Amino acid sequence: LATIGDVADLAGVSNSTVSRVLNNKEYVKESTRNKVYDAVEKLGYKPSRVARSLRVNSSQIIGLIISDIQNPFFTSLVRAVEDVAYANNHAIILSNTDEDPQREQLNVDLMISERVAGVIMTPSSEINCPVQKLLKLDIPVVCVDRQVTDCETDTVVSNNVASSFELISYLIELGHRRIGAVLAPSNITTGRERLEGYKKAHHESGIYLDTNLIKQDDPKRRIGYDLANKLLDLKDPPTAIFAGNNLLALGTFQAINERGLKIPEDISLVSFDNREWTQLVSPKITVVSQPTYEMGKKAAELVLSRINNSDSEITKITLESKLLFRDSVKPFVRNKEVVGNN
Amino acid sequence: LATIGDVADLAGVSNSTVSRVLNNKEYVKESTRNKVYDAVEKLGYKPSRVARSLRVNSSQIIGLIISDIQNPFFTSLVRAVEDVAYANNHAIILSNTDEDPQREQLNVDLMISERVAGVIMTPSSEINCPVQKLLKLDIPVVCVDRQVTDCETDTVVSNNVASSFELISYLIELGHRRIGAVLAPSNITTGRERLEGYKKAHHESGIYLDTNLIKQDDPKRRIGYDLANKLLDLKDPPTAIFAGNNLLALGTFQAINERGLKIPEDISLVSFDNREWTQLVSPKITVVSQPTYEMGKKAAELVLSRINNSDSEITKITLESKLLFRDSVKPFVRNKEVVGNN
DNA sequence: TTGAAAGCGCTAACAG
DNA sequence: CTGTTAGCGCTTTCAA
Repeated sequence: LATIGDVADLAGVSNSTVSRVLNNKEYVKESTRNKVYDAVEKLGYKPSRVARSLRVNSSQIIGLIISDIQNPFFTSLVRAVEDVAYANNHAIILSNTDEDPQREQLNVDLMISERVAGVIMTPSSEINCPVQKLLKLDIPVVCVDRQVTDCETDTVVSNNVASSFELISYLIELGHRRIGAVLAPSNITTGRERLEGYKKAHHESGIYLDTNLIKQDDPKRRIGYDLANKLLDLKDPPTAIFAGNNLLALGTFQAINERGLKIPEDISLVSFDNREWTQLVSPKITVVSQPTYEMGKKAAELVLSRINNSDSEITKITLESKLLFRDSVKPFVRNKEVVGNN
Repeated sequence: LATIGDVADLAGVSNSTVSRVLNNKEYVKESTRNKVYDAVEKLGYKPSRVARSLRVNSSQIIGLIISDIQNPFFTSLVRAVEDVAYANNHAIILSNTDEDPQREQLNVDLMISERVAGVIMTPSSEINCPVQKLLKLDIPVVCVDRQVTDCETDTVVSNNVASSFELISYLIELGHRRIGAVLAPSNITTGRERLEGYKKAHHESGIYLDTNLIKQDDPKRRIGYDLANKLLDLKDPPTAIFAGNNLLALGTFQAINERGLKIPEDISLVSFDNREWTQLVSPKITVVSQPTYEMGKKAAELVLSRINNSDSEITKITLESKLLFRDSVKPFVRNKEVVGNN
């Protein structure tokens, strides 16, 4: 594996000159420049990024810490980060936490050890998260999808409260009064905020909020299945269920189907995340479509700009989601009479 | 950010001693060891992997080059690689090629520049792929899902020919005689091998093989849609379609649905890859389920073992897939009479 | 059992 | 416009 010295020797110049032409620094005579390029070509020289990183005390790697790459929500986010990272000559180190704070901690330590230029992460909790540690070491961090409340950092989220509010208000307008909620826990931004929208919609419509209808736990498929079953087992079960993310929706969908309940005749279903399957099943599911690729893109741009200018102002970006009205909701009929105006 | 020297100073020992205890090398007095640990703790010292990498001339990073993380097939493969990498104290750099040889080349160069310890990749072509370059530089490579034919390297694949053969034979047994194929091109292992199984099934059943029924192009959803439409536009259209991977299946499924054709009454559908949606739609799709997680796991184990022992024998692992018989296939009725014995 | 010193490949003053 | 030199943080002989 050729080194910069090999190139220098072959080109008959010094290491610094090679370095200069390869980094487009200062003035180098045209002919010298060409000699260097020739040598680089001839040797198939690839600069060692690790040597460079050591010298300049920062790599060209962005750390990306997410909950689980197998969660489709993160998939396009990851792709977006990778796209802009590569366009800017950076690589990404990917790691999963499975919502486990300890694993998150280890991953953060890993990123520090690798001296990454910056980190993009979906914190597993709003407080006590290792974001602070990174910040203290002057490693730029941007939180995506979720925020942390106990320190200031760049953040990219979607407007969870508003979308959730809109979605639930829509159900209420259609006459639903008992709306079950299957959500992530409130120590995760998305769980807390989507619950907030849910509550707000009830409040503004003057509707009694039965807390038995609110179920929260880890946003995983199996959990969604269990929580939905609890809802369905209620003496006075909900006429509609709101699933807080795509995994929870999957579990909920399964629970409903296994009981032979028909959507939307027997029960309505709405959820967050416009995943493939939601438009492939019948009926198609009404969902909040989050701009996941866009979120990843913004996050990557943010972290890159902070890498280049560490003292710019803290930026919080909130992206708009879209409601996709499909076929999994039907007005709730009470006393053989349609209630609502939609 | 503390360095090894800071730790040494605080512990009152030399750099080398710190290095020794942190790497569990040779004998270090118990008391010294503890002093070092204390200092590490107190300073929150995280060894610089980049300095270490430079010194030992190899990082603890595994490069993972795939076609597209948004293709669900790769998602669990990536997760598996990450799981075993992390369990072995390695990180992964992820990059996508979109089946673009040029982007693949750039990604390989990147991995070289990062001096990764090894690379796991799904080559975009069976020949002329940059695997050789890596091998020449003594960087271990394992090919996964697809192989390269012009150089020797560790490989993990599933038994594509056999699975495809089995699947098509099943259709033939049920009376299907005109089976459309929507596949990846033959310069990709999976395209070539699945076509081979398709042909073999026809051959062994003595069935005429109409090449108009075979469509091959990039394994992308949009392409699957287009190819399926071409099949459906035929004067004598197929009674069943075989989609070569999950993306092609999605496009095919869409094309069929858009024409108002019913599966399996009007046309049968089978595909590779047991994706979520294939069991959520109705009818559920009959598929070949590949052990994707297992493939990633094996690949990661292979690359790690080669990193540790570069002169072990070349290993080719073929994993078994499973046929999942579901509801998207129905015997083909000819002249109002059921043909076949199933 | 420990320390001193060299050096991995690169960049960045500084000098010329 | 180009070369010399020092040093980033670590590991590894070699000596003690």
